Amino acid sequence: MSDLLERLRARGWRMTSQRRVVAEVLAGDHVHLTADEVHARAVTRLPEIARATVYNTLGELVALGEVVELSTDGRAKRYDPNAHHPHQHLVCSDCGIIRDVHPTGDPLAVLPPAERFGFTVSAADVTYRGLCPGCA
Amino acid sequence: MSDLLERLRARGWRMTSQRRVVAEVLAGDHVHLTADEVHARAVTRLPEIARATVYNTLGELVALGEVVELSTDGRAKRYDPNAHHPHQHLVCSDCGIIRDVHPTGDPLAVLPPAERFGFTVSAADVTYRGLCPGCA
DNA sequence: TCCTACGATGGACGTTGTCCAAGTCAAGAA
DNA sequence: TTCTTGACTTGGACAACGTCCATCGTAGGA
Repeated sequence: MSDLLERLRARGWRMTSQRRVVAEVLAGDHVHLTADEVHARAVTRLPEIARATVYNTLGELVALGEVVELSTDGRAKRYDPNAHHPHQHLVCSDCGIIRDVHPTGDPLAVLPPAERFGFTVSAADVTYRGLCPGCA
Repeated sequence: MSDLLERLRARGWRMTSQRRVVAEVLAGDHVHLTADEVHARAVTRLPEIARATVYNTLGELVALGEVVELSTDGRAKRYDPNAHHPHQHLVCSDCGIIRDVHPTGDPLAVLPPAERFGFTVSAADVTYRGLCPGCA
């Protein structure tokens, strides 16, 4: 994750302890935390960090393309640091756990021109739903 | 949409003027209203209808499988009455307009067993994103 | 027509997210 | 090293969306 910090510094980001802690909290695979979860974990490392700072930093990371924002359940948005490897998501309908998955083929290829209504289609977000081994 | 009312009556629903108005407001294709939009339209026909009633009724329609709940933008949930014809959604990244679309093939077929992590996968929700003719 | 259980009401409350004025500090300049 | 400055952080108010609950009203069967 330190390569993330270096990319950010290279883009002219002022490096603060708050931003460093948010980036550290987001490290890892299959990480899909809500903003409040990020804040809760950040507070254990930096007790004074404000909720607004976490929201600001997450928003900036999304704008820079370093983190992907998900809304799989209509509740709080979740933040996925695995932004440099295209993938989709598999969600347990019961417990809500999320896994990154990699379908085969191009998801846009199955949408015929007649079904595009003149749109310039550029991306497809897929949420697979089912029951995880623990809930089945 | 009156067939919807009859299906509901057949399931033992008590038919009230409020529920009838909510069902009427949801009639049509490519309809994807938020709960507050449904309430706003319902109020023009039945001025006393309460917001909580609209939320309750929409929740019941979703539980009965008569309406599909969408959260394409992390803001308010939207309600799609076209629940008996499987489809996906195409969203304009700029103005947010939503169209129902029908991709070819089975969306679950492209997720290999090795990418299922032991889940029992039962559905795939696809959101295609792009620019509509008006915004392009 | 009368009963009564189911549904509607509306206002309080909770969660998630945004905004802003004031204070703080990272990092380049001297 | 110290200074300077503008970007960053803070915390609290506010807004949007949704839920809950005690009370009242009424649909539909007896």
